[in-house]
Amino acid sequence: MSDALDVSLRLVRAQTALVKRFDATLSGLHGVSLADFTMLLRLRQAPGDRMRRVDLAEALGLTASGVTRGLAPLERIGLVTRETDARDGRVAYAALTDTGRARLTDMLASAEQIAAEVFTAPLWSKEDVGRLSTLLTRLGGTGLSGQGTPPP
Amino acid sequence: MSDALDVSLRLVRAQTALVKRFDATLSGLHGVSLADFTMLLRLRQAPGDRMRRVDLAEALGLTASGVTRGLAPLERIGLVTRETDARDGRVAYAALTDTGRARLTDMLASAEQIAAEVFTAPLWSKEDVGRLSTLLTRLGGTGLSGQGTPPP
DNA sequence: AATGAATCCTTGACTGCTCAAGCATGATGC
DNA sequence: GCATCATGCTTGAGCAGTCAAGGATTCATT
Repeated sequence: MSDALDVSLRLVRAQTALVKRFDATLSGLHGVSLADFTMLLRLRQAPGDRMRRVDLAEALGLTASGVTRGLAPLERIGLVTRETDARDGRVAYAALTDTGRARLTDMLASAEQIAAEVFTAPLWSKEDVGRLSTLLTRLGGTGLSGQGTPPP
Repeated sequence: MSDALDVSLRLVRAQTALVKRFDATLSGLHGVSLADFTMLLRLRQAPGDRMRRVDLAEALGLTASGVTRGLAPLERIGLVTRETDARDGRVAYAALTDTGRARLTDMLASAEQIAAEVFTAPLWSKEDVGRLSTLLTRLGGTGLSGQGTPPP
C-alpha cells in the first residue's frame, strides 16, 4: 500500500477517535455534541453572531438540510433563534441568543481543555501543531479560523 | 481560539472532505463505500484473509454491532463469507471470498489513484506525506499498514 | 457437576447526516 | 405583466454508525 493511501486511512481513523473524545466531554459537561459546538462557534465568529442558514451550511461543509436538522435542537433549548430578513422573504438567519453566547463560553473552555490535552507535551511541540495545521489546510478543509466567504 | 483547538476542528473538516472524495469514486466504480473498502482491505491483511469479527471491530475502531451491520451487505453480495470456529461456538469469522479478493484488487487500484491525486505534487512532497503520517500516528489512530512502504 | 462471570455476536431504538422532492419567494427576459 | 428560472429552506426516506439489552457459548471457582 502506498504512503498516500496509508495516510488517508490514518486520517480517517484519527478523526473518528478525536471526535469521540470531544463528544464524550462536551456532551457530559454541556449536553451538546461536537457538531453542535462547531455550529455555535461558527455563529459566534460571524458579525452580529448571526448567519444565513445557507451560509452556515457552506461554512461548515454541510448541506442545507443538515443545518436545518442540526439547529433544530439548539433552537429548542434556546441557544439559537431564527430571524427573518426584511428584504428577502426566502432567507432565515440563525442567531446566537444571550444564553447561547454564555453557554458557548463554557463549552469553549472545555473544548480548549480537551484540545490542549490531546496536543500536549511532551508528545506534541508547538511546532508540531503548527506543522499539522499547515498540512491539513492543504487538504481543502476550510477550517474555522477564517472570516468566511469573501463578498462576491 | 488556540492552535490546538483550531487544528482539531481542521482535522474534522479535512477528514469529511476526504471521505466524500473516496466514497464518490469507490461507489461509482465499484459500488462500495470507503468503510466497505476499509473492511475488505483489513481482512486482506489478515492471515488467511479472515478475522474474528470482534477483532475486525477492534482493528477498525468500530463496535461489534457496527461490524455486523457493515458486513451484512458485503456478505449478501458475496465478497465476504461467515465461517465458524470448531473449538469455540461463540466466535464467527469474516473471510474474504475469491470474488472478494478479486474485486478488492480493483478497488485498491482506484483507492491508490485517489490518494495519489489528493497528495500530489507540487502541493505535496513525499516528505510532507511522511510528516503528516507521523503526526497523525501520534493521535492514536492505529492505521492499517502492517507492511507499509519500507524506507528507500 | 453447578453456578456465576466473561466473551462473542445480533437486534431494536436512536442520532446525525445525506439526497431528492417540494414549497415559497425573488430575479430575469420577453 | 407574466412565464420561467434560481435561491433558500424544510421534509421524507434512507444509510451508517452508536448504545443497551439479550441469547448463546465458554471459562473459572467451588
